[in-house]
Amino acid sequence: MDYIGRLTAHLPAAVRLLMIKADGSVSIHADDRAYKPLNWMSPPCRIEEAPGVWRVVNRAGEELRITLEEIFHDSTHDLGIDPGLVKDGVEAHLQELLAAAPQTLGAGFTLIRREYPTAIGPVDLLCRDGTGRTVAVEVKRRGEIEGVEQLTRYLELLRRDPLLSPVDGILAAQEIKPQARVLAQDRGIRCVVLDYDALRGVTRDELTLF
Amino acid sequence: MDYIGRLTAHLPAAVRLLMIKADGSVSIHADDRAYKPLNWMSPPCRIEEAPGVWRVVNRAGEELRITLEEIFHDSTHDLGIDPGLVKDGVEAHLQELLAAAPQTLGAGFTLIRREYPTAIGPVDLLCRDGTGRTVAVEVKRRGEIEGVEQLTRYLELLRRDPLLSPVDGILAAQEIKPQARVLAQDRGIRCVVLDYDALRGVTRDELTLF
DNA sequence: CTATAAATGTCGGAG
DNA sequence: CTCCGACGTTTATAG
Repeated sequence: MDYIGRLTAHLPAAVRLLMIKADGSVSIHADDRAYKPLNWMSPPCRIEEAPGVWRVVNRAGEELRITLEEIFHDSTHDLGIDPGLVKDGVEAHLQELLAAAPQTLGAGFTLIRREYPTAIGPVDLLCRDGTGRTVAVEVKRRGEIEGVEQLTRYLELLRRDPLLSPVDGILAAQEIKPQARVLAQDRGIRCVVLDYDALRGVTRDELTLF
Repeated sequence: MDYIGRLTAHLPAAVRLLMIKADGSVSIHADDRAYKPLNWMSPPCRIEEAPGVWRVVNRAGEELRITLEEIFHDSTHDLGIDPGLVKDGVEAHLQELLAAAPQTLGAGFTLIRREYPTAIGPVDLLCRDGTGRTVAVEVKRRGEIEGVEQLTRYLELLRRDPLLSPVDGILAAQEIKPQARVLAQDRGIRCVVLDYDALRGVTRDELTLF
């Protein structure tokens, strides 16, 4: 196998699994590396078949060349359209739930807006606390150093706006890593640990009230 | 299929491809999404097989539960140990090329050293510009905000060294994202877009001269 | 289509 | 083992 594209890669001959999907993608698997193939071509792409040689190319001109020495097994199956995956507990859900129940962050908290825009990207939640101070909230599934850095950048920008300044910061996550907590404390950023199930319950109760 | 772990996910019944590798990993593929499975469990993990139900668990307590309704095809093959992949042309290459042709960054630029060590890690390139000022260069294939942050940390440290200070910063990448450019400008960091092929050409010419 | 941030990211290397 | 950065990141989403 040879790949010539964003990098060049070569794979010596060996017994491997080739998977060709209905979306046109091709992947070449060894018996390890979990689900990641040794090499692949993502759709949209096109397979040119010649005897013993496959050439897989995409629009960007990247190319996968596969030489078939021996076929031990070949099997084709119609899988149909997949009903799809339902995920729960990702960051977007947390943000929604928190936007619906900002008082989780502190007494008297109200939402100014979700995805408050700045020059370097949107702040997850912009709130006002019980005393009227502006609070920028970064929501994460897992609070790590990168989340603190992100919030720090937003705060720096937001604080330049005299209509918002002063601005406090909150990192809200289901789990906050010790290092992130230390860095946050050092920068005067408050950490709030979220309980997803409780939050979902609170929000449901809120909605049920009306 | 049900996954309970870092998130929860549910997959209704459908025809799918299950791949079980020698490393113990399990992946469940639909007929699209290139090489990424709908769900998976990475090694190390353990499969508990009961009639029609597989339970795949890992050490962290994450769990994949698979219900088998009907088996259309089942096939096992010994792939042996893979000779492995040879890659060429990734980011390390860019750094090499730039180290060989520092004038790409500006007239009169010379290299002090590659991988210049600091307390928080090595700076990709440390140079001197035409006027003798020190310049720290962060090399990336794609220049994003994280690259600007990384360089900012290095600059802060380097500027404390009276032998080096003052120190300028350059983010050099084949492609620089708009947001990264905004943040870099805000911090007085210069952005340089690299042309890989041209750089390779320049370096080849340089080498040919001697 | 581009730009951007999330991801069960994965993967490899250094400490 | 954890931390950290690269990845042909891939993927989904908003503009």
